[in-house]
Amino acid sequence: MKHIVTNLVNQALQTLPELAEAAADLSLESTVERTRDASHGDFASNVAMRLAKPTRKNPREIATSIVEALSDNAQIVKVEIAGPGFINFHLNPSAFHSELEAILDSGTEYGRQAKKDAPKILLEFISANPTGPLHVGHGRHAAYGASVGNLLEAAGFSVHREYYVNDAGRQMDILGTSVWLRWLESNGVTAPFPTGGYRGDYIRDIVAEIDTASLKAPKLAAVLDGLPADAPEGDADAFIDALTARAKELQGDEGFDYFRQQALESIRADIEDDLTEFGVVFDSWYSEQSLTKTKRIDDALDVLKKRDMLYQKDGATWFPATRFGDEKDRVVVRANGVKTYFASDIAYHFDKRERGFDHLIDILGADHHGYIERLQAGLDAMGYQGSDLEVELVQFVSLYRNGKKMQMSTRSGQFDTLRQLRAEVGNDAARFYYVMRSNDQHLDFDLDVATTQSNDNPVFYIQYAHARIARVFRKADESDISWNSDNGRRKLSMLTTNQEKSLMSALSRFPEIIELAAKNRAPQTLVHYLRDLVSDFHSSYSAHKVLVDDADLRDARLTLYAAIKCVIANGLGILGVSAPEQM
RNA sequence: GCGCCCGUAGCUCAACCGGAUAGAGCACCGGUUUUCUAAACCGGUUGUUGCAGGUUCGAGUCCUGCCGGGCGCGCCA
Repeated sequence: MKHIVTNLVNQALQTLPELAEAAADLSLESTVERTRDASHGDFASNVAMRLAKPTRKNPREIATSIVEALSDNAQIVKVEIAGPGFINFHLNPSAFHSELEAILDSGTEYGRQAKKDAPKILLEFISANPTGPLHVGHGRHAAYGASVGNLLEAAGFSVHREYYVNDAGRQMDILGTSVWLRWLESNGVTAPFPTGGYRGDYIRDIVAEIDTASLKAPKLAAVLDGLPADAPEGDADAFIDALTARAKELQGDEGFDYFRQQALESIRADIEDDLTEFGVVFDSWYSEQSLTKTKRIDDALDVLKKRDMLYQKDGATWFPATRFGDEKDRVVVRANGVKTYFASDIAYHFDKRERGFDHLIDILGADHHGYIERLQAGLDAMGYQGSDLEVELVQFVSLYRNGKKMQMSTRSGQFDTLRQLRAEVGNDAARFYYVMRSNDQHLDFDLDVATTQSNDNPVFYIQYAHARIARVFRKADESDISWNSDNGRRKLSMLTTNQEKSLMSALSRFPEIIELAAKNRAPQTLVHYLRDLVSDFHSSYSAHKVLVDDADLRDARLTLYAAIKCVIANGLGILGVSAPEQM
């Protein structure tokens, strides 16, 4: 709807060469906004003020010449200049009526932009290590990533959702060792459990799942003989690494791999199930192990080498990240020959671009912010652009129960899992609460509020509006006064109350909200919009009965309600929240 | 010490590449239902946007310094 005004202003500018020239590097789209105050009309443009400086003219004079150059348009009833030089546009009510019809005609497609060919976006999120179930912090990444993905798609972009499975490296060995130790226990070989191991109950569950019939447990002495001390006397890392070496020795590399891979796949599958239940679905699960197997890390390092982007120092291989603005150079191959995590990540992000994705979005925990520059440096060095990679940081989640902050730690087993949270507050409330706050704000997730079924709980407030409208339509059917949609469309000019006008304006804004929220990767913009829309609805509902005797007015109001219901459902859909027909 | 993020009403948070009088919800007080779901609505109270400067027609938003909170600064992942 905004384009009506934008186009009009643009046409006017074209007839004013001097202004058009000054406005050339100005995005006209950004000069037109919804007004905050209804007395200022429906849309306002600040273009005259923006052009004041480059043209060295008085903003009100510029505004006057633009207004005089505006062509007549049936959809605009009044244009006025206000304040320091705003141009305010009052739209013809028929423009809003047309928009209502567009909502009903488009249905679930309303608010969605036409598909764009480019850029193709790769959206990577969560990517939690497969060392245990997802906890509530990952839940925020899941809800945020999924909503941003939906928003981008609604805005017309092609989005590929990917989960990077960190299934290589030391953490996986520790996982394998943890499972191995629990398996020994189940065979009566009880070694002290290492401080650095994964001690959650799910490790025992994995042992119960896997087939170990053909395996023979070693003696306790063979397991413990000659190991260094564990913390607190000794070093926890050294101890668990020694234990891992011992496990490989006693079970053979293949035997140990069996424990590790079984554990890994069991946990990965559990994470996928958990996310599927949460409505978060990925297009691909990308294995870090596969990067090594297919030599893509070596290939990436070769590319760097050919481009003269590697050097040797102190026995290690370094990447000169400082040449691309990073604060220090980074090791890619350690002196002991082992490639670093950073080497995999360079290869992984290189591979993303090689697979044909133009724009890469990584959703990472706030503790990874120091990592952004080196990843971008990697892309630059590989012949792409650092700016191809965009990183959205998600701040931490604190869980509150009975007003008390809860502690979370995967390693200690004292965590609260996403699954537990979903069971307690439900998927809808969880999806909604996770994205209610800006991703760069810390989130206090209050379990007591999320489980409250009252107006304290905004997710219920919005869902209730949808159910309320559904109820009105059911009531109409029961009372034999079913909605005549064609008649309703013809009688929309009967919608004249302040609440109805406000609702029509809010509904017409939905596509703009989608676009804005997608651009800013900000689902909370949509959350606030829905809350405002629904507040207007509840207000109107209380003030004016819908199922009135006057069939024309009734049909007109039902037409408005059908449009509201549609927009609520579309908006909630993007957030991954259900829109119930009854509650 | 260096770097990044944050600081808005009593609380939790909004505020569309800088725009008109900084907005919601909660909390608190009072009211509304023989009528489509009261999980709702209506009315009332709330600000030195952490502090101090600067940029300009205009700053919560941009710049500088300071204060406070979070996170990061490995040949860990």
